[in-house]
Amino acid sequence: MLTFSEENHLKAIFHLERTLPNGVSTNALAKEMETKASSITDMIKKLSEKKLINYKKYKGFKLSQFGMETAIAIIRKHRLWEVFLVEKLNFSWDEVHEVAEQLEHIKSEKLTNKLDAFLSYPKIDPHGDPIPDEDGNFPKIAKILFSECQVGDEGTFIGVKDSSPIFLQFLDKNNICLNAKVKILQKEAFDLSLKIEINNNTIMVSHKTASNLYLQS
Amino acid sequence: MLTFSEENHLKAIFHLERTLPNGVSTNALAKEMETKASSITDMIKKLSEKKLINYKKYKGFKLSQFGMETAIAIIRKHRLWEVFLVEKLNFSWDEVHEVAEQLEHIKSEKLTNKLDAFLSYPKIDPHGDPIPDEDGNFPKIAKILFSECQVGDEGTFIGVKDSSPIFLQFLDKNNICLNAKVKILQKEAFDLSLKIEINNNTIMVSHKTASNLYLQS
DNA sequence: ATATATTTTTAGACTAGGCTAAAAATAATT
DNA sequence: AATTATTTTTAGCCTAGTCTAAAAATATAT
Ligand SMILES: [Mn+2]
Ligand SMILES: [Mn+2]
Ligand SMILES: [Mn+2]
Ligand SMILES: [Mn+2]
Repeated sequence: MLTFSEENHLKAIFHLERTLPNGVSTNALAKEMETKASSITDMIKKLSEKKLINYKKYKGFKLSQFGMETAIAIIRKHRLWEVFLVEKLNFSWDEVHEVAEQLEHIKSEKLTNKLDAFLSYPKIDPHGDPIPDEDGNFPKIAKILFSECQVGDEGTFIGVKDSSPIFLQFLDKNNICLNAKVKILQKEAFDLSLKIEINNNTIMVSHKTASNLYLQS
Repeated sequence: MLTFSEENHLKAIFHLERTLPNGVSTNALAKEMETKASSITDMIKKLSEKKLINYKKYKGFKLSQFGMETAIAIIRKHRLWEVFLVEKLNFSWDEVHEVAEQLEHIKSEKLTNKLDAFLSYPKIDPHGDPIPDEDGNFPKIAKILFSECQVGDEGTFIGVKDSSPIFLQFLDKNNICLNAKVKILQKEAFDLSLKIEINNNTIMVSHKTASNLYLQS
């Protein structure tokens, strides 16, 4: 049985591996977990002992198959609970992450799968992230950041990179909502800000904002 | 912010105070928590430090007003989640307690109150126990154990004292279900077993069983 | 190739929450 | 009232998970 801390570390390694496919470093994980490198070394030893990661001293680490399955199961729970909170309890998309951080650690496969059924097997969570099924499978959704788009690109706003309440509330305030139709009209060379058309409104978004919004073309 | 362990101790003290209204002893709580008296002394000091209980060395302890409110809030969450699991996710009444033991520690007042609303403000949980409202109020339901009844007594089976899976499954097997109409037909002097009529069936129940079933007359 | 900088690990400390064994306080019996 | 039994607390040890500071390994730059 894994502790909350072990589960949180696994999840963080999973997310880091997407940008660091050749292995995660102690410092990278320390930064992600907002903790110290020495604490990571200790935890990494525990996870390695439990066969959740492959680790060679000084050489970084990677999730094992077992660790990968475990991490995906936690992410599945996190995202299902987020859907529950939004769809059934009328939470807004900026309120759910914090609560889901707690709910993702509830240990009951039966609960997870019954919740999945109760929600009619949702495929994406309130932030556009894919929800793994019971077997851990989920599609890799093709998407690029607004900030990487070319002028003229069109598509649908289908997800956020940052899902902090402050960013999500900012999007709400600017009527930038999931599944909106988007067209990149102009890119300012000076500050990389974008002029976009979104749901027939024309607005400016900063580079920082653009680099946290995903477009599916 | 309380730890799981602190919350579990508070809950146990709350339940013990039902039968020990003049204060709970270290040993009584150790037995209830299936731990050692020395561990209880340590925990009691922490809870006292946090003003959750009133404690004088060697003299036992009692929940403070604040401790009482905190314990009731946890019990409210436990019972609401049990209702959710049965009503919405089709768990059976013997499966919910273990999962609710985890869910009761989720910290979000908003979640608790939205869940309450989603469930249409249920008054009792799947085992017949009353659910405190947002302000911590709940009715004291008048009920007596079958084992304390007299021959001829009639009423409704409205709750269980023991809610362990093994006991609940035993009740299921014998078609003893909540809200059944009951009449005490006979009491055997030898072993205190009862002959009862329940939903128009006549069955025998042992003293042990009878002392875990509540009747409302 | 050597010196310097960076990263990673180790060593030792601290807190929370358990434990056992012994001491101290209280309760029960003679 | 004194002795014995029980209950409660203390003292000291353990593990998990964090920290700081120092040592060791690796990477970078002369
Ligand atoms: Mn989230
Ligand atoms: Mn999400
Ligand atoms: Mn229960
Ligand atoms: Mn219950």
